[in-house]
Amino acid sequence: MKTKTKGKKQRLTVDKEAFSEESTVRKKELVKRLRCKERRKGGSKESSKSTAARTKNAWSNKDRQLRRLESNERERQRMHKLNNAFQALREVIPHVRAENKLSKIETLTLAKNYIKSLTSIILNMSNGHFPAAEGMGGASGSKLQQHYQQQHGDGKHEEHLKKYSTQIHSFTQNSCS
DNA sequence: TAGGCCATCTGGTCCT
DNA sequence: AGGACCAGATGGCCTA
Repeated sequence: MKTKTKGKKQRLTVDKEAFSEESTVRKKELVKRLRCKERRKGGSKESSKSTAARTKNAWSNKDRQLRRLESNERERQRMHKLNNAFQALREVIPHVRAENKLSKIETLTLAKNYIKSLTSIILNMSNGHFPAAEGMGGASGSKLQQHYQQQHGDGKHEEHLKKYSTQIHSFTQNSCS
């Protein structure tokens, strides 16, 4: 695991500040990027435009650029939300210190195994019997067990626990190096 | 320097 | 129609 102490990236992008700034600066920047993009494409795939794309062609350049900037901003916000969700997930996975930030793939993998191990612990402790759930019709416990068995079959509880603790161990080891 | 991870842009498609 | 979602491309930063 790598320790990530990234500073602010110097990106050639339209960030929030730039977006809120005077439109001339924004437009210049956008035009520059669009030209750059055109060069990259080199007129590769000019065919198969959707109806939506054709409609958009009818728009003025100015409108198109504006719409592009707006959807870029929305996409940025969406990705920020996604990243916040990842961060929230990192924070509920135990034994991982904040300064050793898990990558996204590590976060997902660890979370998956954490859930599996918690499920197995619950089933181990209760033997599939959930007194608390019975007041509510008793469905929750049996559903949990049913789902767990469908996913993993029987007798894998300890395997999951072992897998999870091994993974935790390896992440913390790597991040300490 | 290569490779991993990430943010951002972009255009296509899906959904409301 | 317009926003959300997705995946590919690109380029920056960091570590081994």
